[in-house]
Amino acid sequence: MEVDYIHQAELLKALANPTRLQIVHCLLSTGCRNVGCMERGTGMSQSCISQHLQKLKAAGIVTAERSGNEVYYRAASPEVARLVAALFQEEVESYVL
Amino acid sequence: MEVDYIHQAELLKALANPTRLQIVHCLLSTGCRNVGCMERGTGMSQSCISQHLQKLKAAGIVTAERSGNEVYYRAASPEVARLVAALFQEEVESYVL
DNA sequence: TTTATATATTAGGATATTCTAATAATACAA
DNA sequence: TTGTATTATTAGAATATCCTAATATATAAA
Repeated sequence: MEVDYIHQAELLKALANPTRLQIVHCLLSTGCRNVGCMERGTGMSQSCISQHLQKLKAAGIVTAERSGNEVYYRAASPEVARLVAALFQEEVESYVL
Repeated sequence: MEVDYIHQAELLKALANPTRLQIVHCLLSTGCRNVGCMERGTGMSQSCISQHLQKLKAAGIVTAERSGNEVYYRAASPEVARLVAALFQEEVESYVL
């Protein structure tokens, strides 16, 4: 029954921002994977998106993989997908992992 | 496909604090319903718990019902329960709604 | 009414978050 | 090398969050 509320709250906090939430949701629900795509989707600056992605990565929500001079991001785990699916009341099966 | 990221991020933000998360989890997983019980469970001050409860109420996460000079809090919806269950990887069926 | 118990509100300092602007780093192409 | 595209980092101002301390409110009991 021991639950780490501090750790789980940090996970939520990393998701608890409209831009970061949109980034992760797009990652899961569409093929949007690199910074440029996210810039266009959110209307935020490159620097801003990059900083948000570093936070998501630090929180273990996304992983990064460089390919040429682009970097491709993905959701880090099915647990993240299930959490996001519960939030938006969607089916995990509809997500691209 | 239109998603309100601002609204959903606010919901997450309201949950994204160790004390508030513990309050909501205890609400769902045990019979802990009033401020005094939460004070003992979290070790936080009465004022602090009360302020957190007002935030949770404002975010639509809990509801309050006065009975005598105590106030009983409950999770506001099954959606909240499903979100918390996904976070802790528990079964919603094990929760007390 | 007075007192006690339970909960809510307010004020304010310490700390954290979020954005923009500027700059750096990385990879590829000419 | 030089230039171009993509992504990362840093600095800093504006704003938000979180706690404590003090005070207020609500109900019940004496």
